[in-house]
Amino acid sequence: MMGSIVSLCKRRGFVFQASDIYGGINGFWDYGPLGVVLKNNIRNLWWHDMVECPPLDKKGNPLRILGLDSSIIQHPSVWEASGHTSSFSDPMVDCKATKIRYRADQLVVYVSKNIWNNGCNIGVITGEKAFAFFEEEEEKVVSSKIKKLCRKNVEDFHRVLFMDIDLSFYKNIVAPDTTEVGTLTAPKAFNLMFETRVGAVVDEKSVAYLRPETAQGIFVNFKNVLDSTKAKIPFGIAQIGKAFRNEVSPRNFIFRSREFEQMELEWFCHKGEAEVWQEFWLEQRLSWWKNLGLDASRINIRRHEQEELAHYARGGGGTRDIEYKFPFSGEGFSELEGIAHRCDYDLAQHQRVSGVRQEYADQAIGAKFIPHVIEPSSGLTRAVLAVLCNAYTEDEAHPSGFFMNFRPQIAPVNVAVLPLQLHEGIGRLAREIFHELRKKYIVTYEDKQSIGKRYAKNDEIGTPYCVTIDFDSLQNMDVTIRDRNTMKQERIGMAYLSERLRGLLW
RNA sequence: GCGGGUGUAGCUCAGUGGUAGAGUACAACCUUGCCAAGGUUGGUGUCGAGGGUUCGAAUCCCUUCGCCCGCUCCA
Repeated sequence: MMGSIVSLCKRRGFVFQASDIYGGINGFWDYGPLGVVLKNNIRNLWWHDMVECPPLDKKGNPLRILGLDSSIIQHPSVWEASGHTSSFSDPMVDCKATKIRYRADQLVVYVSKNIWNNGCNIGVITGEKAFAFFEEEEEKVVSSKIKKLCRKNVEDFHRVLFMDIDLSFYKNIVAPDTTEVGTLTAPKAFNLMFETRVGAVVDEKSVAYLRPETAQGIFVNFKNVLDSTKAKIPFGIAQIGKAFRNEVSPRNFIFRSREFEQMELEWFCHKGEAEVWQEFWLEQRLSWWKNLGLDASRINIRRHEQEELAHYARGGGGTRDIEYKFPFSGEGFSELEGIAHRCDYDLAQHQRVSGVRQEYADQAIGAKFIPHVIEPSSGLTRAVLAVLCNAYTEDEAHPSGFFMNFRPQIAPVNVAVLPLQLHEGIGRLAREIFHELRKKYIVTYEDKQSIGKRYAKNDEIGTPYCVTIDFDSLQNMDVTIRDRNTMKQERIGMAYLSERLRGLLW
């Protein structure tokens, strides 16, 4: 089924492989004529429901949420404060036997002097063993293991940094927690941030990063927004934008890509109210996803285990994921949105690193404090994929064998205007209707091919309604509206058409 | 990153060393007129890319890129 969706996306112009004519580039995707509209529609729905018309609080008053569009490239210190730079710049090696992962810069290797003095190439040929340990391992442990495994004294070995060992020699190395050689993988750099340079002069100071999440753009603007809007806690700042992660293995079509789009809200509140707000947002967001058209039966809520929580979420109310059952999810579900309690981690970090106070002065209680944050963070591009997967409906009654059951509000085409045949009078009337409707809806006009093929095509791209003009239309000034899902047609006077469509579409 | 599979027309795919194929789609015309209708004609290819073997490569070998599946990873 996933294959059918990917194929449909290419054939009809939803999603293309990026740089297709050059063989593609792994983890990047382009949105075609229909895809960009679908994505925009979903984005607009989120923005409308979160910023323009946010939910009501328990007293019935609208929440205050302010919009933001921050820069993709920020000062490098932003990522140091957030923890992105340090936690992901370390090369890691895996032990294939024990599945234990080591930081390559924390390992040392004992290499026989005989080999080391002649360059490791000799070792590669003779197969002589070397031994890796944590750099802080006790000497007793080192010498006894070496003695046990090759009956030599530790004095016969050079202590070498693992990072200085040539990759070709890895097959001779006994990993710290095994007695066999050759179980270590090549070091993998785990910095998921894309690096770039700012300015004409290339030196160490010019290094900058494409943002790996949009959230930090909100945190570093917390004071700006607060000062310029006089917002009072609790309030939120929302942002939609691109983020970039140099994923180890992009997978599953657009689900995990290296360039993607996030829709994030940072909700600032009192520490004591954080857990209540987290529950509130979980409910709100759940109903938003259902309103998007996703089947409730395919949605799941998952609470993160304590040990898998991100550094910023430990100690708070934890993180809840809203998950969706994609075709590739197997028995499980895959993440659409995380609703994390980030505590005061981010603002406190930025206050510490920048030296600029990030406190909120609450005059009601006469106290200054750094607010806690509830973050509903979802993937727009994942939303597109979920909508595509959820809409794909097989049905033999339809001429195409399936149809895309988009909610009419987010369908890339609202209405197709179809003259039944190439006839001057019908064509003229159909074009009049087309010109009238296109002022209000996303409308296409199609007069090529048989009517059956046009219906089939519109089923495939998920057009909810087809307006057909036939010979009777010329006399009665009426048209038929065909419902995509039921394929049933309703005859309606032209004068009521726009009104009727409004009722159907909104 | 590891293992397996795969890449041929816009799409779905056939093609095991000897002229590049089918269906569908597309364009034109005829016929028809409400759920992928029929007929005639026509255009369509860096056979993923690069290199090698060969008189000759879509086909065999090497390298590489993309995609799919399973691990791994996913602050």
